[in-house]
Amino acid sequence: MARHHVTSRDVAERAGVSRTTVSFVLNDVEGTKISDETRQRVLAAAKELGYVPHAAAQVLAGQRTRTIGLAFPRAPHHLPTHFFLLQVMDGLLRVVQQHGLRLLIDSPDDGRSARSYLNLVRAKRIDGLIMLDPRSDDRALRGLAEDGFPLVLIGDLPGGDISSVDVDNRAAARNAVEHLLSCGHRRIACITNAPLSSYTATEERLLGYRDALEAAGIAYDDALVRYGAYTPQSGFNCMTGLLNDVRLLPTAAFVASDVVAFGAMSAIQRRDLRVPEDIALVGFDDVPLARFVNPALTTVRLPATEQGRLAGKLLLELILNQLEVSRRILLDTELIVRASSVPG
Amino acid sequence: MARHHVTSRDVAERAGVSRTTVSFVLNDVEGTKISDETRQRVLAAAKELGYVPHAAAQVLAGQRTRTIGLAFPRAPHHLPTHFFLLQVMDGLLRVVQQHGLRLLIDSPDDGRSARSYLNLVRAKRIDGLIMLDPRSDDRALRGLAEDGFPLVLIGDLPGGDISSVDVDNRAAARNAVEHLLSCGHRRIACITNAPLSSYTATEERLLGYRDALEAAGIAYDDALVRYGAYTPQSGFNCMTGLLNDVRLLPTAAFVASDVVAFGAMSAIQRRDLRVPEDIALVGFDDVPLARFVNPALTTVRLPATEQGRLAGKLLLELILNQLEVSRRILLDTELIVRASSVPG
DNA sequence: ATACCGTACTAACGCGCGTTAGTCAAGGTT
DNA sequence: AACCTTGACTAACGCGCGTTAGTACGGTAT
Repeated sequence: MARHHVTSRDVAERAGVSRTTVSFVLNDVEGTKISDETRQRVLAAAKELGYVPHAAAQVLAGQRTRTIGLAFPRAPHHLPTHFFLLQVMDGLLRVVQQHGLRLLIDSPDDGRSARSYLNLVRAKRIDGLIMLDPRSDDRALRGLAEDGFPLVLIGDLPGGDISSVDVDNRAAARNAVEHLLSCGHRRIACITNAPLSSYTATEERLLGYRDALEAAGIAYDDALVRYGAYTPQSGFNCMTGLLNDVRLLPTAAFVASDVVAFGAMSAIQRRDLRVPEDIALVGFDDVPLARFVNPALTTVRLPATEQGRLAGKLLLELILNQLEVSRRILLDTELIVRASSVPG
Repeated sequence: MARHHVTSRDVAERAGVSRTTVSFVLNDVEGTKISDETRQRVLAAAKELGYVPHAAAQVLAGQRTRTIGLAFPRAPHHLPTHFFLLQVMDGLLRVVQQHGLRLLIDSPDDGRSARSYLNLVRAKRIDGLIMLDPRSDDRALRGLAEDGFPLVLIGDLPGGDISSVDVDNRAAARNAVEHLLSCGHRRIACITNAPLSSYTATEERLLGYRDALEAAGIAYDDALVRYGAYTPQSGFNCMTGLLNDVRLLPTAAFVASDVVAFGAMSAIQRRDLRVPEDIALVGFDDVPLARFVNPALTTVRLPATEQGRLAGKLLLELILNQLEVSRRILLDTELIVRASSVPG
């Protein structure tokens, strides 16, 4: 079977009409008069032949690609526990499928060449782009937006004027740390979700931590801050480092990522210390496993799926309505208190 | 900026040559004589204009799309904890990037219309397809393979003759249960990773469980088998069900998915029972968090990343070499014994 | 009988590219 | 002097589609 791709010409011949008519019928073109009988003939012929328009030809002939891109930086070892990506995809895929779109993934190494998404745009492969965790030093991204290319960020890029769906990381982190403070903790460590690179979220969460301390009149201590790197192992290592220095020994830790927090929790328990009695723990993200670990993890719930869904809808508006106004959506977070911060 | 897409004609004019020459130079076409001086002029012109070939036009004129598809069924609530997908993507993205390919995601609802991937193929949008967890009742998939369309499965489709990268689920499960038996357990429950649908892995793992029991001369008890559904919550519920019936009370459980096992573990601990002293637990997958939970989870390590990588390479061979022989790769699994099955 | 109009269709172009089948001049052979 | 080569290019076609600018024709209005 399937030797020769069935083209609209084949359909036309079979229906005894011109290719133009086939196109008019199949695309339901407004303002064209086609007799009902002819229309049925064309429809029947198309069905019988199993006609599927050649995507590339459709695109070339000056239509939309009906494809959107999802770009995310790929830091080493990040992907295998990238819950956030999964949840975003979950929300996004729903929108994409609903509108008959296709999703093209672009995930460059987190190196210099981190702009392969540009090629997608330049080669006209996608109608719009959703960018996860944009780098603040990404100039090309701002250029794209200025050129009016449909672009939605999940995360933030300060200073630009780009549509985005984000949360207030700083306030959320502050709130989480204030919870620990209200439990009476004074020596509170911080383990970040990632190295202080060019991603803003990490920095914002760290700032929120400092905000809370400052408001409580507690001096910021550099030695209590450790830099995780996406993985549980990194959290394990950071926490082990903290535990090794007895002078530091915190009574609580704010970990800016649940996945990293799982590692930290493990490190504590390996030392036969208890969570939360010896060290209380608060995470960030509320990944689906947070309530099932032992003890259940107190954390900041992020509306990840919703971010994906909204980013998709927003992008669609940008693509269709050509509305050049950029819209920034800020979603709410919620502190979910569980057993890792308050003793049962 | 960027008003008019820069075409090869623009490059040709700027370099003072024909479009054909531009194409020859940029594509390094064998067997064409282009003077080095001309070549440099073309290269310079292309660079200066920022020329990027129009993807759709290339596809239409040439043959390759330089895009491959990744399809996976999307069961409700599965995606947010779909570690396996992430790891497969991790491996696959590496290959894809290395070869300058693009990845198109297709994830239909797990309903009847689960064959939207067919449209990708028919519309000539992809050169090849990788299918995660194929449904055994998917006739179209076999049809594709028979037509010689490059197709690689991750998971298995019995009876067909399709290239695949898989593990021996049955043997792995049996091995896991034998480990519990060797620890002296006789009443061993089983919680599956998913409902007994049309996915073979679930069934295989259940068969492995039965194999082990049978070999040990233990009668199979239907009441000890519960059906999870991808999520930790489902594991929690299944285990709660087991614990509620005192007559059943197992001393160990084989859970055919780490994620589900996390939920089961949580259910046990909520009852103030201990793992492994009261109930020993073995999972399946060795997700990156398995060693960081409390207690660390004994589990079957799956080479998920490697499956993704190999599937990519295999697909590439099918696309390039046109080798019509289908290859089935079976990778090894490994039982990783941790604290959830053997008391520290 | 002529002009006019709406209905039902179609010829032909262009999207941007890869590629085949050339052209043309310069030098080499018999 | 007539006939190949060979090197360096180019004209032109076709990929499959959407779409613009028509054509043909039966039926009214003048």
